[in-house]
Formats: sequence, C-alpha cells, structure tokens
Amino acid sequence: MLPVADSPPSDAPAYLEKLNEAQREAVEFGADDSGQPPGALLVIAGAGSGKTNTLAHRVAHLVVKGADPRRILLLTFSRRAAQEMTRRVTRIAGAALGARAALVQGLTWSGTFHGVGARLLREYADLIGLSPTFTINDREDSADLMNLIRHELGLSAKEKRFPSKNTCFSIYSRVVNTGATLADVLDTAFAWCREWEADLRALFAAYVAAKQTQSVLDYDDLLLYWSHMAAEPSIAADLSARFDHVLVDEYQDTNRLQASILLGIKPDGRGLTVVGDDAQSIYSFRGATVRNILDFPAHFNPPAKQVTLERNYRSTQPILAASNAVIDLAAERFTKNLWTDRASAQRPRLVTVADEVDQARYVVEKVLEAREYGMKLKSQAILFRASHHSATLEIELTRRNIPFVKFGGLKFLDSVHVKDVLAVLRWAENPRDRVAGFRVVQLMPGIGPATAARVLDQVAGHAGVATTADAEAVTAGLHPGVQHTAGALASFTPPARAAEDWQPFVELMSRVCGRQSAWPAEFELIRRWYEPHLERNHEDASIRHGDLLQMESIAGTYASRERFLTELTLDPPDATSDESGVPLIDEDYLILSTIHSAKGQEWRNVFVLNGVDGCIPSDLATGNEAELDEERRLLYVAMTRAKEDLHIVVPQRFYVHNQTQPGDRHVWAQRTRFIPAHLLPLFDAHAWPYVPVPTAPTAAGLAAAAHAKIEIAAKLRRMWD
DNA sequence: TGGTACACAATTTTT
DNA sequence: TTGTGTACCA
Repeated sequence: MLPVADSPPSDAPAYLEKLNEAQREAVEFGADDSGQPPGALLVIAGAGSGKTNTLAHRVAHLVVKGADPRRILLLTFSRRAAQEMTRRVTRIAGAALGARAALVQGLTWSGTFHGVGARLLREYADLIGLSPTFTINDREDSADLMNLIRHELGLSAKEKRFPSKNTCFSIYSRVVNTGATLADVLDTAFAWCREWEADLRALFAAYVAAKQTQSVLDYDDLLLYWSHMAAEPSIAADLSARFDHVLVDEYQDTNRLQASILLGIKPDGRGLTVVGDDAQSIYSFRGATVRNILDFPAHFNPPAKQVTLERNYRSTQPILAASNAVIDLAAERFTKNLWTDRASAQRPRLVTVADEVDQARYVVEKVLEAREYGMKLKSQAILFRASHHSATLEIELTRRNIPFVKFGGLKFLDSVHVKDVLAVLRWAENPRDRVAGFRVVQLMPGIGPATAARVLDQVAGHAGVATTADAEAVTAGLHPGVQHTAGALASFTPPARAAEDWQPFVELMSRVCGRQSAWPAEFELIRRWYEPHLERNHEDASIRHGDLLQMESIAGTYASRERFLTELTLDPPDATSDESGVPLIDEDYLILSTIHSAKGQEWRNVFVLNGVDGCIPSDLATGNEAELDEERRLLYVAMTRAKEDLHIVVPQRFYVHNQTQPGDRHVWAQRTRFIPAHLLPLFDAHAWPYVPVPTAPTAAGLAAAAHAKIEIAAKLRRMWD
C-alpha cells in the first residue's frame, strides 16, 4: 500500500480516505489494536448519508484490525440487505487485506434476525427442549393453525362472531413482539375484540401448546425462543462469548423482543454497534418501536457513543429541502437536518392529474421521456403505499410492452399449487406438522377434513410410540418419528373414493420420508405425483406447472431440504413481474415497489403514486397521532429515495368500485395533508396534461358534475356535524 | 365428502 | 368487492 502524502491524519489506511469525518469516526470508534471490544456505539444515519457504506467499512476495518470474521454477528433488516452488506465488506476488506483477503469469507453470521435466530435455535435445540428438525410456519400457515385451534375450542360457533383467524393471529403476534399484555394490546389496537379477552387467552394458550407438540415455530418464535435463550445465563454467556462484535442495521425498525436479544447477548454494550434513523421508522405495525433507538445510549454505563451522519450524498438540494420540510411537521422529531452540496434547479414535481388512468399515462410518458435521455428503466422507480395502488399502472405498462418487476404485495409462495408442494416437503421433514399434513392428505379426491383428521391421528399415534425403528433412525442420522409416517399411512384404510390414489401416495411418502432419493431429486418425485391433482383442480394447470418447474430449478441451488424450506419461508422470492419468471439480470426493466419494500434503495428518477389523503396517509391509519406520524415518515422515506428527479402524482378523482351498475360515481380526492399549502413553494406544482383538450360536455360529464356538487354540499354540511 | 347458497365483515405495509 | 364461515343437500 502506498503511503498517503497529504491528507491530514497521515496514518489513515487508503480505504478510509473517501469517508467524511463523521463516517470515519463511526468506522474507527474503538477499533484499535488492543483486541478489546469497544463500548456500545449508536450511529444515527440520515437518509442517503452512506449508512450501508459506513457499516460495511466498520466491519471491514474491524477485520483489518484483527477481528475474526467468524466471530462477527451482522444483523440486517432483510436478506437482500444482508447480501449487499456482505458483498461490500468483501470488496472493501478484500482490497485492504491483500493476500489475506480470503479471510472475509468467514463472515458467515450475517443475516436477518429471523434467519440467524433459526440457525442458532437448531444449534441449541437439544439444550432448550426443541426438536432440531422443527419446521417454520409462515404467516399463512400460522393463521391456519390458529384457525384449527379456534374450531377445536368451539370458538367459531359462538353466537356473536369471533374475530377471524387473521385478526387472532395479529393480536397474538403483537402481544409477543411488543411485550405488552393482552389487555393493553386489545385496548390500544383491537378495541372491537375487547369482549373476547378470556377466549383469546385460551386460544393463544392452546395455540402455543399445539406448536410445541407439532415441533413447528412461527416467525415470532424465532425471536421469542432466542430472547429466552439470551435471558438464560448459561446460554447467554455462551452466545456472548462466541461473538466479539454484534452490528445491527436499521435499528429503528426493531421491536422490544429484538432489543432484549441484543441486551441479553451484550449486556454491557461492549462490541455492540447499532445503526438507524428514527425519521425512517415505518414498521410499527410489526411491533417496531422508535424507543429502541432513542433509549439506546442510556442503556449503558458509560452511555453509548453517538455519531450522527448528516451529509446526504444521494439527493439534490431541492429534493432534500422538500423532504426535510415534510418530516419537520412531525409532532415528535429528534434528530439532525440533512444537507447536501448537490445543487439543482429542478424542484420536486407535484403533479395534478384527472384520475388514476391519467396518472398511469403521466408516469409512462415521463418514464419513456427519461429513457430517451439515456436513463435506464432500472434507474427509475414507481413507489406506492399499498400494493394494489399500482393496478392501473400495471395494465398500462403491459399494454405498452414496458417490462417491469414489482416488489412487495402478492408473493409467489401464496399461490395454492406452490403451497401444496411445499406442504408435502414440510410434512416429510416434520411429520408432526398438522397444518402441512392436513393440507396434503386433502389433495386427494374423496378425502376431506374429517378423514384427514383421522389420518393425522393415526400418524401421530405411530410417532408417539418409541420402537426399535427409532434407534435405527438415530443411528442412521434421522430424527425419530420420521420413519413412522409411511408405515402409518400404509396401514390406513382410505375411503373407497380415494382408494385408487392412496397407494401412489403411500409410496411417495415412504420414499420421501425415508430419504430414498437425494435432494433435490425428491422434489421432482413430488412434482410428478402432484401433477394429476394439479390438472384436476385447476383450469390453468399449464401455467402453474411452469411455476413448479421453476421452483424445481431453484430447489437445486439449496444444499438440503431443510435449508430449502427454512430459507424459502424466511426469505420468499419477493418480486413478481408481468412475465412468468424474473427477467434476466442484464435486461432493462422498470421497478414498481411498495414504499416499505423500497427501504434502503435509491433511484435517479422516482414517482410516488396517489399523493392523496386516503392513500398517504392510508384511510386505515388516521386513528391517532402516532399512526399519522408513521404515515408521514413513509412519505419521507419515499421522497428521499430520489437522486435527481421526484414526481408526486395527485389524481383528483377516484372511481368508486363497488357500485352495482357500471356508472360514473367517484370521490374527489385531496392532496395529502403532509404537503400543506405553505410547503407548496418547495415544489414545482402543476397540472398534467399541460394543455387540456376542450371537449363539449357529455351527458355523463354533466351527471358527474352534478354528483360532484352533491358531494361538496354534503361535505360542507358534515363540517358541523 | 363436496357442492351450492347465503350472510356478513373487512379492507395496508412484512420477517 | 372479496374473503370467510355456516347451513344444507345430494
């Protein structure tokens, strides 16, 4: 490495040269050659302030200074972020380490809280009374299990309707993640379920018991078990000792449970670094609390060192000014003012269009215009509050043959056929998983809930009895119980209608459970078995068949069935596109994304759809000041994704969808309340199209106008209600 | 079991 | 509108 001649701290390694002063402080804090882990560090990193880069540099710097990468725990918000982080660390440290670059390959403890939790739980399973072959239920599966219990307890047959499975699960999850009492959660977030408190408590108790007998964990359990492990002194000491450094990204979006895990592992804060921005906290619906980041410094004695990154490298000054002004109106505000030296004459645009159809046209026109000037589709993104807000735009894009990929919203894994095949795998992996078994068995015609329950009871009965086969299974490296499934199924007498399908099914299960085929060959086995059922049950079997083939090839990229199941559940493929399959890497395509999924990303040209009250903020989230502020932060996050150009589109009319006859009923929308009149000078506000084409009033138009009058009149009257 | 008819409630964001 | 649950019948 060449000596650096003229930059002030002359001993600085070259890879730190490009960082600004605050970033360097964050990177170098406590990283000396003593080998002692430094005290707690909090980095408040504003939008676009080079947060990921700084964190990656810190990790790389620690390694350069002698930290063992295998003993670094790096927790990120999404797996996508984890991969990005690992990639950058490898690059930075690789360049700095020269010949020792291979060292950074050891950075294996990098992932989401849930992903790392799953790995640790499997390692410590025996210590905490958990079966190491536990399977993980995704949200849907968890709700299904909740539903099963709900029926068993007779709660579904109440005179007054009991909360739905999804509501029940949401309540349960919130209690777990916030650490609040059931009564508190009901009072604050689910007031309409207040009267069911006792029943809900019983339901949750039974739900927990069911998960334990079936060896299944839900998402929350991954954190819950982990936090209990971290609270157990002997295990906590072990956990603490195996990681010298723990670094956490997006700390503003962690919940109480996650904070308790960190404090359990690093009670004195030594070696602990957290990074985040309270202005970008947008996951409170999942139990995340800004208090984690605000209270972090005071948790420790001496208090955590705090570094603030205020220089924004992403956006132009006008975009930043508008974003700052929006977040400034928040009721509570704690930190920093971002600044930049990227001047531009172009203010963010606030564009009024007639309706959603025009909104789509505007976006398409501007996107293509930008591409004419050489801006790739990939450098442009369309952001929206709720997944379905992009429906009209998607139609327009498809019509005009513009390729796009959509992040957020409906998942590949939510489709029936994919879930069916996964259920077979899950059941083979864990025969006690009733939700999976229940689903699989009912695929065969002639078997419904009643028969399915009998089948599962028989399987459970077999698995419960220890036999010599268990011992053999253990020596063969299999988990006891797995062997019995096939035997139990073989001895079951199916109803006459299912007789024909039964034998092939038993054969399949015995091969898959007995691991007679290697992974991923067994996936193909299952797919072939499933095909006739697919064709019988679905009109569009050929499309779904294609999905399964695609999944089969993905399956081959995982080392084992267990890894495939775990990682697919924790990190489902999150993009859908208009074509089947994700576009090729080198193809150019437009990005559509919910604002939530856009976190941490940036594009040169950004469009925010439906900048309208009722969409941002969502109608459903205007209940209290805290919810409203979160919606405001959401708009802030969306705006700060833009590097050069930002368009907020405001359609004036929304057609009302649920009218009986095709008609012209609509509501008039108002510009989002987060951009009040006195902020307008920060925007380039105009209507589109610039030159409206005059047309003679049509009968429908007149009717609409008349209707509008009525709407406004009604609104004025309601002011005094 | 599996189909149909009907009632009624909720409606977002994601690991 | 869509999703979910229930009742009833073949």
